[in-house]
Amino acid sequence: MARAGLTADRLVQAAAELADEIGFDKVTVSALARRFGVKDASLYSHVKNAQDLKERVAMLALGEMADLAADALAGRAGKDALVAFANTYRTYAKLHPGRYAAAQLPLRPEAAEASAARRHSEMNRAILRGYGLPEPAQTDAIRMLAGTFHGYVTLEMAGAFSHTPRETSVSWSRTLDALDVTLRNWPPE
Amino acid sequence: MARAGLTADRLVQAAAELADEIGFDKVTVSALARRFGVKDASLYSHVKNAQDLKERVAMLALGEMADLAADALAGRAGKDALVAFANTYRTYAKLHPGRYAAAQLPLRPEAAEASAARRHSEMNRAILRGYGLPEPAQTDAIRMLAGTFHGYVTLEMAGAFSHTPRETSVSWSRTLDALDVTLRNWPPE
DNA sequence: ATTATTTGCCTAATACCCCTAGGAAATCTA
DNA sequence: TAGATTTCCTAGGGGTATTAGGCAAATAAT
Repeated sequence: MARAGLTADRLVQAAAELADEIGFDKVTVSALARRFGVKDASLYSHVKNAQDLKERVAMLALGEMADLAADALAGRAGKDALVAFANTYRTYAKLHPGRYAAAQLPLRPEAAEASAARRHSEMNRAILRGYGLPEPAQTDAIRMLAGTFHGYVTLEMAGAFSHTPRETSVSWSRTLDALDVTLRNWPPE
Repeated sequence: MARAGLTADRLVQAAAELADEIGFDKVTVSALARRFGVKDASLYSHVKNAQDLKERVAMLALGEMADLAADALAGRAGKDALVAFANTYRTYAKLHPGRYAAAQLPLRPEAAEASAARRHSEMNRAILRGYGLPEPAQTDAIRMLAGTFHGYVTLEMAGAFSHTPRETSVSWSRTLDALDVTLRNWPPE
């Protein structure tokens, strides 16, 4: 009997694809095993359990997003960088909704440490540097930025904006314009 | 044999409490049945299925938040209204994390119609009126507001801000200050 | 090339969870 | 109080997560 050639990496990769196809919450050990034409139990030699599998998908997504964002950021500064960075996330979410959802998974502290989370916040800070905000305003602004990007993309994907005719991409651009203005006029105190 | 006195409302109420205690994703028909000392099958006379139960919790949460927001908004305008409104959501999320998560559940169009979703966007618009933004800027601003509130609260709850010592409540206040500035200086075009 | 060893996948079994069908008892109605 | 209704139960089918233990295939050692 020929083997299926499973490895942890191939499982995670396939799970990520599955997530984009059917939704991250529907990614299950069984479904993944089915996709490989293999019994459920066979996956447990490569992956600790379902939680572990999901965390690995999350880390894959975080890494991919960090890579893309780093590329987008290269050679840009100021509003240019802000827009490029923001669009990276939004585009990734549209292209890979399952992976994006995975990236939202609350990671255990240890897993978070091993993830690309740090790179993300580094990049956030790099963008902010262009605006010359002193600490602690910088931290406040980073949190606002992260929240706005994430919230907008999440709500848009959930269809929360679909009741109003206005093109969501346009609102997104205006939101980025507004954020740029905000950062340039960050309130003192 | 005495009856447990189940009704759809009591089930939904209990499910909401359960969600706040153990997390919305862990709310299950079985767990709920256990809480009432009843067999799983008994719940199906009151609730169509697990999905239905979850949707009802979502609608309960949306309604509660709308009520609270409406109260908070009463008699306020401008930045005052903005802050009161935003704090309603954030406070609710902290007090009722499970319900807040439930409110994020993508509802089927029909369920969404019956929900308090419309009240929420009405209130968003009411706040914006104070800033005198013309359409379509108003729609763009609403989307930005909703995204920022939701994103910030979600990330904060997920612990995404806990690696930096700065108090998240302070960053939240500064974010609201910044939003106020943004709305007063909404970029033209 | 034959053993020995590791590794990959399987069978079997347990424990939950979701849900349907049909029955009996508690409660309401006439 | 007889009948109708509602509430909850038993039984049972199907899906997912996970562990334990076994055989066979790929790999390493002799």
